[in-house]
Amino acid sequence: MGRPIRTRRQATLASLAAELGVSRTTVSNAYNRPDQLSPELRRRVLETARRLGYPGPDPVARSLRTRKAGAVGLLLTENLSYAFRDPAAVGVLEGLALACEDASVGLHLVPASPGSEDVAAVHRAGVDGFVVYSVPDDDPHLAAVLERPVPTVIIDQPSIEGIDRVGPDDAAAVGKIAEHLVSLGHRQVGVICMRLARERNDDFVSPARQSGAHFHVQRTRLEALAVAFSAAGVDWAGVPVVERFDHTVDDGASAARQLLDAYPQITAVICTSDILALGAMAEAERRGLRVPQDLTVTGFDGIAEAERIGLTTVHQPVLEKGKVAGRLLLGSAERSAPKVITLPTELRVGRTSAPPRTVEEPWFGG
Amino acid sequence: MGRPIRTRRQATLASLAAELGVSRTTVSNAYNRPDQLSPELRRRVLETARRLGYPGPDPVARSLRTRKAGAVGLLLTENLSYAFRDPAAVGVLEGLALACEDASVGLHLVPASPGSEDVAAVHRAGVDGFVVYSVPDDDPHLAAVLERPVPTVIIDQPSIEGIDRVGPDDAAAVGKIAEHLVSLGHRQVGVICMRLARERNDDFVSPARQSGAHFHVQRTRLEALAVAFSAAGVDWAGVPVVERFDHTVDDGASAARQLLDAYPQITAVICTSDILALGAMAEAERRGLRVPQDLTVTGFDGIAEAERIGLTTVHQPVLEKGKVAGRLLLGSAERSAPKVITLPTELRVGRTSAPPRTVEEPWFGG
DNA sequence: ACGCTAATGGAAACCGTTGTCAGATTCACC
DNA sequence: GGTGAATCTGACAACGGTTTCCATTAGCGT
Repeated sequence: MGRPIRTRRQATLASLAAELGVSRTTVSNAYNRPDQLSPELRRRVLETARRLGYPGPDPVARSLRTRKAGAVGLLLTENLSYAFRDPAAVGVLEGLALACEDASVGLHLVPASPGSEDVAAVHRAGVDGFVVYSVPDDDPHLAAVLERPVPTVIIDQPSIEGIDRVGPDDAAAVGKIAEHLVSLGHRQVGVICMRLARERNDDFVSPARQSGAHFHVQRTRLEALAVAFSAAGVDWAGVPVVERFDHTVDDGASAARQLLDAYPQITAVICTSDILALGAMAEAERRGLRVPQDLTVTGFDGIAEAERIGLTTVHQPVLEKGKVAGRLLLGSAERSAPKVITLPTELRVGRTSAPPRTVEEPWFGG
Repeated sequence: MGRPIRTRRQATLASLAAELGVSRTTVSNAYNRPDQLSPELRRRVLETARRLGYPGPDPVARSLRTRKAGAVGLLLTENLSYAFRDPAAVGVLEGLALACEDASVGLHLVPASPGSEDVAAVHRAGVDGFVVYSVPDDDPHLAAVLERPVPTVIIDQPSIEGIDRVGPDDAAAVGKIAEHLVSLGHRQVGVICMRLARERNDDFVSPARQSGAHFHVQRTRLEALAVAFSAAGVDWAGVPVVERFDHTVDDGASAARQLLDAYPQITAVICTSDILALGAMAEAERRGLRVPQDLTVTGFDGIAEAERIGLTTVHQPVLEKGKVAGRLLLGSAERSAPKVITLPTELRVGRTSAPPRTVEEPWFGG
């Protein structure tokens, strides 16, 4: 349709060589191995290139031959834009970007919508390796990545035998939260967690769904809570857990509403992320509940906004997580044994946790 | 060094064809044109592929042949990680990511450090087009991008003849701010702006540097301010402008300090971004200046945090900016004439602007 | 002059696919 | 059994480079 914009065939290394009356090798060397030809000839090649509008060796052809794409792929099964919404995700991305920058390597964001089974994008990505960030263990995109003959590093989840992984010690981290709450005297608690499977369930979570969760991190956190509270004499089966598919402040709020509507006696809401916790705080305010006097709220991640408002949470070094993952991937050439790196976490007690409003049975151990 | 991890040669389309006793074409068709061969044969091909661990056609080789990389490059001359620090930049990125997602195309972040002259990364990027976000007009990476024979869209700056561009009408937008301040009665103003050139200058800006700024957007904004205030009878040459190379809240604060230390009589600080304005607010508080009673502060961009604290600013649709740029690039096949898209802006008067503390000459026009 | 070494440029194979086009096979049907 | 249509298949030429291995030439000491 219409007249073609570029009528002239694009210049190529071969055409340039022909124009100059030298071999392709020589032109190639002019770009890649300046020491292999005389400065004079090199100058002439480069100048002719400029004159002909030759932009240098085609990156794709070069990649094919050298078997180096100069990029790492990032797979996160979420709308790509989500990665920019969640501060924790942004931190990971930033860290990863830093690592890539250091290595002069591009970062290729793979478009993979959560619902879609279309893994073509994974196959199409010309990359030297993949970083997979927080996907369910049954994700088809992940399967496609693992088929590719390139190194892979997984951040957070899932945990797969033989594949490098970097993430916090979720069980220990959540344990700190649980311990904190137990020692404050909380026995009537509720939980708000992120999605547990690829199918949406914005509702209470059955025990089966809990233990069969496809998101390793969420499952681990719930299990750790179960262990800790059971140890404190709480019947975990009686603890309500509300799930939200989308990870937004609003969803945190609606989850808190659902939770508190059904279980008004709850004294502490444990959220598996700060974002959800911020929502829970908002809902508490809406109900006229004072935090922490009437209700304790805890989060997870330690994002900036949480810190600002003094949320009790577990901080994990998200930037570091991305950076370490990138380094691990880019330096994976000389390793052979798969590596699992566990990052430190830190309980940050803020202004959103306190003893329950009605201390039924003080636990001063004597 | 050490024994090779994969001793077996990777399976290829050819080896798969050999194994099956069919031609390469047939195998290729099995992947790309299912209608070209019998379902039975196709099944057999795919199954053998699985058995041999063939991950499907090599993306790089395919790209070379089809001349489609399935990715768009993003160039921003900043530490890549910067893009994740500035909410306005994140918005643009998110919009761009959305557009890419819609088109099932990857987003390739090109590593280009601001100081570096090394444009190899641009040459190495296997992409079908570039989006360039806010770089100086003399950036070598930009020059490298323009040499590449692929479509390019520039966001914000610079403005280059013949290249698609999307951005706000900076002059008009800044005009609204200026008009607002003038009508409030401000005549003694100071300006804090972002970097004007690739060389660092964390100091006051000379008129020459102002008019010779290599960042089109900043230059336009300063010029618009000059025009507006001159029209109001203010001698622009006497208006102090402080520049900061890095775009952080802290730099905004230090700039405000420098400005107010030297010109304590100033009644309004005009910042060319919200981030800088947030810093100015912090500095005002540190000095015990009440905003807006003692000092008016304005920003630019309309980021969420600014909105939250009621900053007077000009809002521009950053997400839209990225999305439009992406669509423009991905749909650029059928166009021929270069396009320039101007996005709407909106003055948002908040709680940080008010008449000057000492109204020297009320301007009630009568 | 002569042989040796180092510098320089070239020929050809290869990287893994896709696309075109012509030939082969199958099939239904007269 | 012949015929044309429909369906598959295979040979071959790109795609645009890089790299290994040689051939040639030039420089140099004696």
